[in-house]
Amino acid sequence: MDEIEIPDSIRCEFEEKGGIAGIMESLPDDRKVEDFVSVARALSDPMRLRVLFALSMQPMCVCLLVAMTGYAYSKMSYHLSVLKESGLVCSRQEGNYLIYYLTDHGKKLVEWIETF
Amino acid sequence: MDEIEIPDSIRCEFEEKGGIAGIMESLPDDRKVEDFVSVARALSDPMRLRVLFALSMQPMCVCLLVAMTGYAYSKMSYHLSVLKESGLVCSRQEGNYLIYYLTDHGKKLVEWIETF
DNA sequence: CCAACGTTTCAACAATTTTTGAAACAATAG
DNA sequence: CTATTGTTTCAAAAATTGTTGAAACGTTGG
Repeated sequence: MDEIEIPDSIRCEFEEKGGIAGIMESLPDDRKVEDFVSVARALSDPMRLRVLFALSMQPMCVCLLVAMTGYAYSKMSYHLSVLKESGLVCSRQEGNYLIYYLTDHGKKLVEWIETF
Repeated sequence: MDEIEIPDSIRCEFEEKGGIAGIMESLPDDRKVEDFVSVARALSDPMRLRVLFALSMQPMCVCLLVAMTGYAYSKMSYHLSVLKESGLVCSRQEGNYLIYYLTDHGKKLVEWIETF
């Protein structure tokens, strides 16, 4: 197997690690990768990141987030759905209002980002 | 200012925090947001995440990453450039080979992801 | 019941990101 | 110098993501 030419400076270390197969086995499994990627995607937009931080200060209805950002409802709704699908936020209904707030996962993540 | 209707359950806490203006002031500044978003974008692809982890095990030439992933050179090169632009990896030339490895920032990030 | 309000959904469109394959480049070997 | 090898760059095409405005939905108040 593993019959590629690679420079000496990495060959030895590489073979000790079991070559391609060895390295690939030590990689995080697909589920972990997909979960993390979904979170990373959710965080990869400036406004979504700000919304996440705003919600870490307190739960908010959509109208508040709309007022804060100047976004249209439909736009905010889209971004909230991305955050929701990644498991970082969830919502509860209160009368006419939908109140968004961080999940435990979301809270942990914000703390974690703050130490970064 | 702040003349929007918001539900009672959040109004009080919201006003204590200084309303919209107060919340917005406590948000991370634009530079921090942009930096973090650039890293999040780099991590928001499964193969880039795997490459990052692979490089955390040892430096590798592009040909090794190509062999590991089955990607075309040009494709791998593109993804490496995304990782490079976000400051997570860098490269050194060794003869004909380009060896990619994690920056300090990249190493710190991988450790940080592992605790997640 | 009806009207108003806060919100989501949808489809068309725009913008951005990713993939592809060919061509270019830089370093080495002959 | 030429040929080869490892890699990047580029432009065109494909895929994905984000935006927009209108319509629909669910809840409340009259």
